[in-house]
Amino acid sequence: MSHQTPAQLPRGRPRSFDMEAAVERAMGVFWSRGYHATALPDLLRATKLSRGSLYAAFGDKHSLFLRALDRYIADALTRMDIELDPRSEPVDGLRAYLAGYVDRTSGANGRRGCLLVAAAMELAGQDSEVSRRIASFFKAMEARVADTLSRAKAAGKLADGVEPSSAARILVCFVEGLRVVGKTAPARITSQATVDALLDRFIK
Amino acid sequence: MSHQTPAQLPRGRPRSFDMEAAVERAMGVFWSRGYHATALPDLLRATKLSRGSLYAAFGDKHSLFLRALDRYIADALTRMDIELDPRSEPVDGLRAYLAGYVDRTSGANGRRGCLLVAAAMELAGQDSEVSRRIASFFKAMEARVADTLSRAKAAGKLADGVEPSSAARILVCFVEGLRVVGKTAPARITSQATVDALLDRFIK
DNA sequence: CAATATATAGACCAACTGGTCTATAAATCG
DNA sequence: CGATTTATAGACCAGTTGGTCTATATATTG
Repeated sequence: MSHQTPAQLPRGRPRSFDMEAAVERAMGVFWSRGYHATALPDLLRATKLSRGSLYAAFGDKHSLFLRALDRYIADALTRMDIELDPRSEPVDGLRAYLAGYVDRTSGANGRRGCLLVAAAMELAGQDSEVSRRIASFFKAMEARVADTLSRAKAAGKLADGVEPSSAARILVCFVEGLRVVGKTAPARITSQATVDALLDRFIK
Repeated sequence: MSHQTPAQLPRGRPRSFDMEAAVERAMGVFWSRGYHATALPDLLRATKLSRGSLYAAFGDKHSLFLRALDRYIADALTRMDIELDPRSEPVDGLRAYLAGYVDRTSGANGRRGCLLVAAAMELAGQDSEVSRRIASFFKAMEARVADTLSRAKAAGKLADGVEPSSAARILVCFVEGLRVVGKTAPARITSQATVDALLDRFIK
């Protein structure tokens, strides 16, 4: 097209704060406290924005939450694309993927929980915007895992009778369940052993 | 001891409502809406109690929530004790147990979610009373599943190399993950197929 | 410079929060 | 009966909620 940049620069004082950094800070608050338990002053403190700036930039609490959730999801998918990179060994990828969950569900990380799972439980029932995003994330995660399992199967690394698509659904449920259990029982050794035992059932 | 019943009957007007029924109704509200999103008027409407009666009987919102959570947990354990009854076939028991989760994570049931998982994600990080109850529930569930798996193993019904205790942890994570995914993707056929595929890896 | 746009702090708002209290009716007892 | 206890409806409370608005400073443009 003819003009990628706006035809003329905006007139007045330019925005002087980093919107993405603000979303990231807000994400951190929602992540630690949940949606309803997060009050405006918490967000103002974390983002270091005034009420006016926050509302001008993001609209309202709910919109800001959606941006935080989108950011959280994008980060998760980016991470998976690295762990499950098609150019490396699929079984190594799966191990890395599961090791990440062991890490995120152990100790303090485990107690902090998962913004996405918390949003699913707290909001998905009543909030279709949230619901859509979560459903699409699970689909995307499942697709990546299924693809990796297919590559493992082609390489003869899967146990007999393992079907990539249903195994992928099993793994997705398992890791999300790890996040739930990790909220109150975040013992690293146990999680790691459980993950190893699970993988043992699927990998030759 | 000498006196199981109070030495003398109370003097005045007796309590005229059923406290357990009130707890159950309150449980229903917390279950559908979560803790923070449940307001006092919601609880008054559901229990059909006046503010005064509710506070006299239960203390405050948080105490009532704990009673509702206790009730929810007791129901779940009772159900498991039936499904995994030691007098019946362990493999049948496991199938019944998992079938129950398929049911509870499908369609409208799935969208409603799980009071316990919601409480874990919303409150466990900040509320030690809630946290204790949830941790102890997961332990109790895992013990029952592990016991059933041990019986299955003794009967030669487990696949080679399956160890009951780690397999029980896998199953617990899996079913809790089903509850999370079921919030937004509550397709019965899929859940059932996933459960079947999982059991296939563990049962001979 | 004037015009424009954005930043800030904080006053302000109606609505709602969980929780207490009062007044009064009803149900049980000796 | 009178004493006691619990029920109810609803007034009342201080604190918080998400959200708007005003006043003012500041940074950019032509």
